[in-house]
Amino acid sequence: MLPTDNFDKILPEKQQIVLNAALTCFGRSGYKRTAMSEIAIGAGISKASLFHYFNTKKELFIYLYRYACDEILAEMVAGTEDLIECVRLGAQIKIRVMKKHPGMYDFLLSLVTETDGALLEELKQINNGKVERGMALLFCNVDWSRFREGLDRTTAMNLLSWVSEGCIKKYSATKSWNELTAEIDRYMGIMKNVLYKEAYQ
Amino acid sequence: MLPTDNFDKILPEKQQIVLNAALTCFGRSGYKRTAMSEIAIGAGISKASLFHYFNTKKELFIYLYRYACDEILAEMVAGTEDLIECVRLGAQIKIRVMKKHPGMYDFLLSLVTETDGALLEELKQINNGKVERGMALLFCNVDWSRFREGLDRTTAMNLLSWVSEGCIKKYSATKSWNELTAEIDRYMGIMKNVLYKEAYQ
DNA sequence: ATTCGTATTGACCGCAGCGGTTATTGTGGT
DNA sequence: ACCACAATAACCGCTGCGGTCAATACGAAT
Repeated sequence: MLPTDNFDKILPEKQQIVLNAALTCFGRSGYKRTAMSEIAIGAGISKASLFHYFNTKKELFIYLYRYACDEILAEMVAGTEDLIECVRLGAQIKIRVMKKHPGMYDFLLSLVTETDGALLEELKQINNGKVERGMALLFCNVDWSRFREGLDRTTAMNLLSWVSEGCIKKYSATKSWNELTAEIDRYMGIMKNVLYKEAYQ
Repeated sequence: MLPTDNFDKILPEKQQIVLNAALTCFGRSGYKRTAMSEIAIGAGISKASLFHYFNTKKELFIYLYRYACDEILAEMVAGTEDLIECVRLGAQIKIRVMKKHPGMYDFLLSLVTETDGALLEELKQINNGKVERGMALLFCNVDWSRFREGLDRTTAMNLLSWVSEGCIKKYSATKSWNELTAEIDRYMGIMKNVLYKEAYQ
């Protein structure tokens, strides 16, 4: 019997509920500080059921990570020559992921501050740089000569990602995704004036 | 005997060490999830000493909040007509506070996600809107007509605060405050081109 | 050197809440 | 009526918490 055999057998809708509850809890509090009972309550099942699906807490966490990487990679696309377009694409990817899995984005972000060394080692073996390579794909075609004189790549990238992230953070609580998409487009339009030479605006 | 009589009597330098350790821990993990032993280790004292200074965990937390509000209010100044100048001023206030108390900023930020209702009630009574009024003071003189046509107040304010926050977050880990100040000035200069009418650049 | 007041702490306590188990109880198919 | 299995309430040993206290370390006064 495979480790997560019991989980694979239950209804897909229920799987999503459990996964989303787990992503939310782990994303909010990290690995150690999240209690299995908390996840169970969030998913509307008993703690015993949760342990029936996943034999240990660590097994669930690893499963989540593998799942999250797969979902993100499935959304990845190649970027264009237009950096602002790429940032917008990146934001849309995040939005699609958040629509399906509220909490997955925070879950992945929380890994940055994860302190359990042994756990991180296991995660590294699973991902093996795949997501990073996917991200690079988004920005590999950018034509950096479109920027105004004196504006270096790092500065431009920082500005765009801060604005994009700020926008997402502001709207992700409301979950009105269409509004968020429109707002990002609007803000990116403004940034285009600041960053690009007139010929490319 | 006053609640924090024992703490008031120790050397000010030691006070700062204890306060900074407590701010850092509470800011990172929130009220409930922070252990008094963790703070004690961070301050290089025994847990028993910490309980000698502050009778209970809650008493320490309340003391910290009162202290943080006082420190922030002491730094507050009135703003000018120039919004970008005001944002820069605000950033400088934050930097001064962070220089003296690494962790105080995160401590205050963490209150947003605090869940203990009874605790929040007590805090509200202490602050009583004083900090909010101080913040309003920073922006009460802004001349909003300096912005380009079609750029509303909220959009401008969002852009500037996202950039300012992004910059602070990026550099606050390094603690090279002079560099951070220079970077904020640089980014604000760029934003001036985007947001202001040419006459005000 | 001895005393004494106090700052400091190691060791401890009762308890809450954790990860994980198990015996029991539904429940749908035949 | 039976069975196979999904689901859970109740439980277990243990860790780590907030908080206590008796013992110690230490500086000042004599």
